[in-house]
Amino acid sequence: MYRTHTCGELRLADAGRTVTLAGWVQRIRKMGGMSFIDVRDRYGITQAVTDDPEMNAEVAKLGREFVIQVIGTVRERESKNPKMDTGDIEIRIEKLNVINPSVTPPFTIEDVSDGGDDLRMKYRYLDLRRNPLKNNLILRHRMAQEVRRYLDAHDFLEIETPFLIRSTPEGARDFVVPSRMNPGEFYALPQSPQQQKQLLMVAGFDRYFQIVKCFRDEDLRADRQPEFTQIDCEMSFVERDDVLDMFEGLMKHMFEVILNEKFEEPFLRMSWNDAMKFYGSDKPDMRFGMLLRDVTDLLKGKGFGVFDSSEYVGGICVPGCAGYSRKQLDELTDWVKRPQVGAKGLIYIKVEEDGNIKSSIDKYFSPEILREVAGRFEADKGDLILMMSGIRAKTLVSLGTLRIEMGNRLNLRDPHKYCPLWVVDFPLLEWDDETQRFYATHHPFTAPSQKDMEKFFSNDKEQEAEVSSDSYDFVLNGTEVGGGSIRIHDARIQEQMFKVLGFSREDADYRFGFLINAFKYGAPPHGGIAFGFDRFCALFGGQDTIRDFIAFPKNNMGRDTMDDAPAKIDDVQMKELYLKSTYEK
RNA sequence: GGUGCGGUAGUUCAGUUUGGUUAGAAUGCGUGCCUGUCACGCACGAGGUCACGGGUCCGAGCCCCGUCCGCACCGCCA
Repeated sequence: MYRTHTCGELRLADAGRTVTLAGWVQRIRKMGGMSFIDVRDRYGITQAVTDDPEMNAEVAKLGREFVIQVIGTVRERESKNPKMDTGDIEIRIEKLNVINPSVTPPFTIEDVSDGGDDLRMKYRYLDLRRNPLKNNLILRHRMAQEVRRYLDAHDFLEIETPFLIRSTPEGARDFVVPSRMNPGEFYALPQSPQQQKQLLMVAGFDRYFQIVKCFRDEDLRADRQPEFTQIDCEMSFVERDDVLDMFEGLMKHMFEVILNEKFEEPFLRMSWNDAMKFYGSDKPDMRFGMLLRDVTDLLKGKGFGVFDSSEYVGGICVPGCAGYSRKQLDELTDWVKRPQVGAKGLIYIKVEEDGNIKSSIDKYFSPEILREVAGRFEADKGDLILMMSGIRAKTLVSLGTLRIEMGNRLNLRDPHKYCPLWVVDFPLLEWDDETQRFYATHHPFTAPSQKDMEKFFSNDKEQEAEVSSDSYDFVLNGTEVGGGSIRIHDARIQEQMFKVLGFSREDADYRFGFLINAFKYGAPPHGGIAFGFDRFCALFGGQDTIRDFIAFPKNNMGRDTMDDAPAKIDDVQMKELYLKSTYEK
């Protein structure tokens, strides 16, 4: 038997027992006549001690991360360590076995490691020995279990769908798998099991879910991996609010069980239009105010050329920042002018502590007008109003980005405060100038809003652009955690959808024929949602990056630095797959 | 595809502004001392292709050009 106990469980009550522990050497402290070993496993750290000269010599041979076995007696410590769960006791070593030695690890295996991201990624199996990462994966496990418990209790069936499917070119790039038995043909890995789960609804499975890997061949970010995990769900015989209510329940369950946070009130529901108008984002961070205000009517047409030529003038009111120096404002102006934000410039109005108003545009506007603008922002003394102007849609987004930045600078984005939100009524369609056609904002099976059906069937581009959809996103602290929609189950609406998107019947059949065909056999009304499980875990763990909630993530370039995938395959494999050669970049 | 920041002991970084003798610190590692440590302490020691290639210069870790790699972001992500 390798061990009788784990390194996290022995307490004062166990004193006197003879035990066997097994684990990794966290640290050795040699004090001349006596030695201490901190033995670590998944469950904790227990101190082993000896003052025997022979045993001291044995201990001296150990190194960090050796796997050892300690047989000895539990005893009360002479000097206790209240910081450790096992800090009241220690093991007096009677026998010490080296199960497996270790080379010196390239970084310290401690809560705050000295290793950089790159190095820790390369030695991920060592990094995972550290508490922060270990605890993240434990959190992830608990969350997955709770999701299953809740959905199972609500009659959802977990059904697996295939990973090798047909490529559907709308949307993200597919990862592609060549078929050996079908020369020149390829599978795609699912970007999500969208069609399959809708087919499960046709099959009558009513309530389906799956915690499932999805694959998208797009550039990575701190919160985007090429393979990621979704909580994928679909329900039949539901309208939008049925879906929202069900999954609001799931979210509340998760908050309560995992974070001990109770939400008595229903989650806020906000239209996409309002989200853009007041937050400059389709995923507003509701942890702080600083709402966008439209002041076009007050400032346009008053003789200031920049505003007169703008579709929109608006801004945010930053509390307590009227004291910003010229240098700070210049720096902020440079910041918003970066291509990532894309603003032309930044105009400020300071409402100073004495009530005076100072502005970069006070040459052009009377104090009365500026005071009226400040009133629109409900600015208090000491506040700083930051404004931009330009094309409405673009300026709103730039202001939204600025709002988040100011929220960061003022520490208004506490990672342990949670403000959930449903954003609803997204536009059904997005016009793409380059290809001169509409794309589905969500996907081509999303149902148009009932109220916009007339516009949807108008065959008029301007009216079509205004159609909203029966879709929804679950937003938590400025992050899109989930999204879904009510699907089209009416063949007539689906046909119109393909028409609006510019697909011929042949196109549609080629891409989605199996789904269209299935819908002829009695498709129930249905809708669903999918949550980004990695992001969900990261948010519950109070962090921005999903990488530390995935056991073996990829780096910025989609590379696994541990096994160095992707890699070339040999000519035999290439030939079997009927692949000729790679294109050199 | 683009923008920004970075690459110097095993590791994390300083040194680059103003080019100049032998490139530093901390930590880790090794050796010795130390009987109550738990961020142990003290002493000594080893440890460097300054990412790579080219250029400027009497002289380059430092300046210039290119490449590679990492991170964050924009585009992209139905």
